[in-house]
Amino acid sequence: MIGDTGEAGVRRRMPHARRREQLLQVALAEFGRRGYHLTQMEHVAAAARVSKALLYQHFSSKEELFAEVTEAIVGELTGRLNEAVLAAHGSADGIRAMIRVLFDYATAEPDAWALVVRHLDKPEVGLELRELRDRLGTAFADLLLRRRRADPALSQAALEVNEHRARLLVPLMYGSMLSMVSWWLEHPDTPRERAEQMAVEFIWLGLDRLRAGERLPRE
Amino acid sequence: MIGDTGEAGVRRRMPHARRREQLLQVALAEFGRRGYHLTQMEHVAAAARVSKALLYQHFSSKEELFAEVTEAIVGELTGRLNEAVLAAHGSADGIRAMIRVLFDYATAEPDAWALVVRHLDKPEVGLELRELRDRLGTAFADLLLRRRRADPALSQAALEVNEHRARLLVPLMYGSMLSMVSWWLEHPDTPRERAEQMAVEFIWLGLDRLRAGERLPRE
DNA sequence: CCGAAGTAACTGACTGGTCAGTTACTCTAG
DNA sequence: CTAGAGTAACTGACCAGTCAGTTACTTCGG
Repeated sequence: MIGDTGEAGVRRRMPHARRREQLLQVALAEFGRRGYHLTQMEHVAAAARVSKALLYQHFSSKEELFAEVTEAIVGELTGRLNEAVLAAHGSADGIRAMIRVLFDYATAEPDAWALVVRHLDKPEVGLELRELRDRLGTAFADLLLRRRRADPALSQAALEVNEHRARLLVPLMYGSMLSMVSWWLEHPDTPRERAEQMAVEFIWLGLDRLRAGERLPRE
Repeated sequence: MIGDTGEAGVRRRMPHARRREQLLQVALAEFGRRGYHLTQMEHVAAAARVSKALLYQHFSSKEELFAEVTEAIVGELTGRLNEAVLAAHGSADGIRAMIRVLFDYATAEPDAWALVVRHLDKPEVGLELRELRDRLGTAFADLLLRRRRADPALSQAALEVNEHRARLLVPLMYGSMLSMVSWWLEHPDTPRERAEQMAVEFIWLGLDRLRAGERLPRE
């Protein structure tokens, strides 16, 4: 009870760095819930139990605040994905690992996830969140190609054809994963295990068969 | 100089209905390019070479205008998709048809397409564009299940298991299709034929193998 | 055919509210 | 007692929505 805590034991005065962290956290939640345009600096300040002016002592503009928030998310998520892919043994393994990372993240950080899917395709907010999409795309492509690049039996030309095909596969994998996670969040009655498994199988099978050169049969 | 044409022979005064159509068209373009929040009524009016006040004689609010625009898009697109699916013979055929519709639409109506992908996951604008996603989902599920529903050899129980699996497949198909179209729009050097074909094969193969009960092999 | 009366399309200039960003100040921990 | 954490109150720009009036077109009595 002694010291700088207000009622309910909430710390009122904080050192600069700690306050900054708290503000970022609160801003993430607000942006995630309402989206960029409907979130006012006032909202962020109020949610942090702080005045708007103080917020401006930490971040020079709304855009900067948003950029900082998204940067943290992008860094975190791509980091986890890369890690997962690197630890994986085969490509089925890699796919499962990536999907698991996405489900984990969406579950643990729903606001961050909402922010990501909401703003992924909007050029409007200065700092590009589309970057995330591209970085994810790169991670996917790497995963697809790692084994083949290491294969000495493949000629340079064959490898290039493969790269091109792989690049076309990226948006397909990418889109279906994100879409599945979003769908599952809105259908919590479906066991996560099933949703995850379905995604892994769908993507892996489509992928593997294509890699094997299988083609569409005429019906 | 005489009559109701301005310079360059552009008709200035129009009958109510025609003006309304023009305004909707212009609004679609503006919303598609800038997104809802960054589009001002002023912009729409200016693009139509008309005063803001006139715009308000046709649409009572910004939200209403937006709702009317999206409704038209949703109607058009779902109509085309249903038509395509109904005309298809098998499910591979149906998938190809749907993908073709999406590519056609995105090519022919880039602004409408931009509007759709941009606002698909935003609860913020009163009238739900998410409805489109759901309607599309329904169309997909129907496509997947049509044949099986008609199969008298399947028991009711087996059918229900299938329905459940099919519902899980919808977001996967849906997400990969939309994602592929968006990707292709940003990579115009890739021949549309290739992008389309890749999507068809990826989706159909994943689908077909799952239907056949194939499982993930251990690597 | 003509012109005045009527009407629908249209506009410029305004208002009220909102919100990013600022200023000038107070308070307290160390 | 002071630096820096904090705030209340303010400003200026912007923008959805309105209103009082103007202009182009139609109609109809003569």
